[in-house]
Amino acid sequence: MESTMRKSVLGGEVKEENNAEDKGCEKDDVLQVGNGKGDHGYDSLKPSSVDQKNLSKKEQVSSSSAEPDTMAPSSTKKELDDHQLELAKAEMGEVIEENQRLRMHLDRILKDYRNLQMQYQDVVQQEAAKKSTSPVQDTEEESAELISLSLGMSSSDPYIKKDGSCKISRKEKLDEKLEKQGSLDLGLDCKFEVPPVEPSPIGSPDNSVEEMKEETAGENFPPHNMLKNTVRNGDDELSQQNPAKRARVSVRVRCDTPTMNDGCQWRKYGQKIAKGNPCPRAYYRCTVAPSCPVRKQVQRCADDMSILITTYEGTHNHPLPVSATAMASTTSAAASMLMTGSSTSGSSGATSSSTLSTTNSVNLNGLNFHFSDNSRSKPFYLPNSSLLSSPSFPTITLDLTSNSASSARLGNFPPRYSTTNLNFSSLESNALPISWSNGVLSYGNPPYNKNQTGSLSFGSHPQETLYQSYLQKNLNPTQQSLPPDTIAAATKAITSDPSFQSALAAALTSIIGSGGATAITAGNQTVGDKSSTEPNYPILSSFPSTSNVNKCAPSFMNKSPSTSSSQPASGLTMLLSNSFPYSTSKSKSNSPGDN
DNA sequence: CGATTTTGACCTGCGC
DNA sequence: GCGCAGGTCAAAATCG
Repeated sequence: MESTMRKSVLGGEVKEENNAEDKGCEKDDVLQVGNGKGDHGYDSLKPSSVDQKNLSKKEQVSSSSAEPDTMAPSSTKKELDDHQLELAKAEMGEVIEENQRLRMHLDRILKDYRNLQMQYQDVVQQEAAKKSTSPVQDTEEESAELISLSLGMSSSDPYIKKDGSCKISRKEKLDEKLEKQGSLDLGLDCKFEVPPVEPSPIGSPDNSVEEMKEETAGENFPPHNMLKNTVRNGDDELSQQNPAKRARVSVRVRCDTPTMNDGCQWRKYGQKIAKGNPCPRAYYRCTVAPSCPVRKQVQRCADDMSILITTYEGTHNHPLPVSATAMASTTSAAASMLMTGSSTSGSSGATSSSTLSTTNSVNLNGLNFHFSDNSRSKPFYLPNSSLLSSPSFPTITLDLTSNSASSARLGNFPPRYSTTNLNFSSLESNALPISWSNGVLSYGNPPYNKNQTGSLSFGSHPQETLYQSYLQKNLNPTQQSLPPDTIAAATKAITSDPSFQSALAAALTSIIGSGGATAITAGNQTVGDKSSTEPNYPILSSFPSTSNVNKCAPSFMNKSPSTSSSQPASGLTMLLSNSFPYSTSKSKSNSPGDN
């Protein structure tokens, strides 16, 4: 009885997984997988029906042996067992073969995808060349290209022209870069392309990436002994003339622990009660390197004490611990997006942040993105926090909370606020639907707004919309609703993109923090081994685990994976698990924070 | 004993 | 110029 139930349940899961897994493959494969061999899964690591059969047989045997032995002599039983064993072995072999076949299919699809991608890029280039005669329109359209999830990559990527046109396949080049470097360029490493309109007395005329990076590290955030003498003046100039360097990334996370474990080492250097929020604001300085200028502020949301708001500022000037790279890259990407948006999406079409005078709003998943003039805007105070109350620092908010109300609240700020909100909220759903479009990684909530040009969103939603953004942009821009087959096919293509994998892994890692213990999902089934005090994260990749108790993850990660069975198994597990060779690392200090 | 946290004082910018 | 608020400093306290 029990075994039967288990069998059917497992079979159901496997079936579902196969369906999702193989939508992009030939139907023959699906039939083969499920044909005649029970419900064994795609992955040989998963409990297969073979095991279940053995289980059932064993139970039958044991139960029969418990009863009066009227069945068969022991020798016959032994033969039966051997026979079953051989059968099981044979089936296992078939499963393995099947697995290999499917992998081959996957490789083939991957290749096809790359070919298609190259063709698409060619078309894009041709169109861009044609449209070069209408600069205004170009600027608007290409700005969308610029606001991208760079995940640590410079937005002033050499492969992107300054006029915004896509020189060559950025994705391809990104892939090449990744392959060469073996990893992302990580860190709170916001390299922005802010064309110098006004000559800067302190910066280099051309704001080259490296120089900007060094500037940001050296001038903007000098070591303490220099702060008093240098920063006061230097900051003012910087903030006025190159606000990009002061971009902040605020992360809202539902978290019960004092601080969010982002993998970095922080030292608290101050605490203050800010107006409008009874919760003290704690100031931390990065201590990974003595001269690291990165700082962060941690404060609880006044309205919802369970929400922790962490604001990062500055650029790490040192190699980051592996466990810290994810958050750093994500915040970097967010900051990059913010700054790129600020510098390219102004209503006037101006490319200089210093010339921005109006706000450009972008709606994503029901949220509004506000790219506004930061240098002249008034200080603002969030209803729930004053943490972002900086008149001169453009701030981007990554909302990882599940509180849709708070998200909406953030998203509905008047445009004058220099805040950009990214909604990572998910929450009512366990799924991590994914869409990847034109540099946009979205776990987004439909309706996917076509206006969005740069986003990193984690939200709740029907999986039907997962790939719309990609498909809209890359496959059929005019088609709003797509056949499941097309979506599934795109799934394969999208998820096999190394850059996507990396970005996704980074983003996901950042969400669960470095404390997200190894949680590998086989399909939707989390098989990560975690203690009872730690939630099982329905994450599709391997992440570092730490023993630091100061870990924190968004609440939506606490959902039981068992409830996510209705979500598609996109096959990301296998793909992603190879993307980030994380190693376990422990944060030396993760600052207890605000008391 | 070194590293980290706490906490009151101080500095700076901004609005009135 | 004054007051307020955000941010930082640095000595004392605490921790491992």
